[in-house]
Amino acid sequence: MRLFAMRGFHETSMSEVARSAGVSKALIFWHFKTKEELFMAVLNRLLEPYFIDFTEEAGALDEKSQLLRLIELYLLFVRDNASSIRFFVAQLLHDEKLSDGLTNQVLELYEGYRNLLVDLIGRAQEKRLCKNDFPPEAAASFLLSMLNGLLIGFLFTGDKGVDLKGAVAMLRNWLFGDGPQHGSGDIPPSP
Amino acid sequence: MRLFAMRGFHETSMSEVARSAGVSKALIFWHFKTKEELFMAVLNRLLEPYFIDFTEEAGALDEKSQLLRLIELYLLFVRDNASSIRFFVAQLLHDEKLSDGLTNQVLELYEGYRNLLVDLIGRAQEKRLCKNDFPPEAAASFLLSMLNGLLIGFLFTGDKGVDLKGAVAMLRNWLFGDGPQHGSGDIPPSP
DNA sequence: ATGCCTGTTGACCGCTTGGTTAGGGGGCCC
DNA sequence: GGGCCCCCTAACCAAGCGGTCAACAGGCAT
Repeated sequence: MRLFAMRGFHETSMSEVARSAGVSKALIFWHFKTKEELFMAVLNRLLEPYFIDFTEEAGALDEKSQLLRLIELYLLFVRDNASSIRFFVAQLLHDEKLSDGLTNQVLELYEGYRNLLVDLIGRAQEKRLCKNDFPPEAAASFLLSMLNGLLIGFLFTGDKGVDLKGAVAMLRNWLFGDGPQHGSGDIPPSP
Repeated sequence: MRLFAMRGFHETSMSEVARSAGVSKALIFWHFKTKEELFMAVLNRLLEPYFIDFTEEAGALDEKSQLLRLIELYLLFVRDNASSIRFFVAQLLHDEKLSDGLTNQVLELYEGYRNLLVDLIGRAQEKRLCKNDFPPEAAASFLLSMLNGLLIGFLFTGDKGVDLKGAVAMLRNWLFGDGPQHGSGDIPPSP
């Protein structure tokens, strides 16, 4: 996992993997038929932390708080998993063929998150918790594009180059018409 | 250029390049000392169309129109150069070492575009052409993040998966408070 | 004609690659 | 204790890699 994630598929040789794992190359080929098969296994293991369920902790919050929490979760996850995300994005963009299984899983994650947003925004609009002048699907897509844009910022310039608090504030303003926020709402520092 | 852009640095062999170019491998090594040197040359050539100057055509437009035009140019460029952008993004994310020269050029482009935005938004705010409740730097970053998010959408789902008109409409609403637009303003189809 | 410089080539080199193979050690069942 | 199956290894393989080299063709100045 370490080698593949650091250097990618083609730049990582099986001899390196074997040496780094302290076993013989032949052993790896006993457990995995081909290099590709090992790589797929690595992809799946690396993808595991991406499957978290939001519903358990959404509990008693109102829609506005849930939306804000969802945004916060996204950004926290991006910040704390930047290197793995970087690897996955590069992999998806570069090696279409080698990662078609991955593509589906990522798309699934993406759609799940998007549906959560559409649903929440729709319910929030019904309760007049947020501005009502756009269809929930469009608003969710817009919000998600914004989050992806911040992700790109993270990947290219690191957490210093992105004004998280500013961006979140502007998102709040756009979604709820909130003015400058007071207290809480901050993104906690890395663990 | 074709091979490197399609398959990347490590997956493209010099023998392939030679065969595909109809010359001998030795000739390539006479013109370029190493594979890396050839690759750098390719990167620079591929990057050329990215340097366009906006000032010449900005001419007589007011700030609001210039902003909209700048957004349109960005999105048109992304749509029409998706495959090359895909290559560059993958390259930058994946091969930090091999593309440090590239990183600087891209950062330069990015900063240039960003400064244009900051400047235009600032001037538009002075003239009360757009909503005034955020500092120009923050607004420009927000806008740029949004555009990068749309870029990601393009790269992953193609132009079908992105609601360009919807996104532009929401950007207009956010920047200028515009309601639904009428006529023009559309993104023209690919050439 | 001679010599030189720029391009161009096929053959070649050492090395690494993904993958194979023959075989060995040890636990476990009969 | 004998066979069997699961792990595991050193040695090996053909193929392909980035890169080199000696040779050579042709234009051009002397």
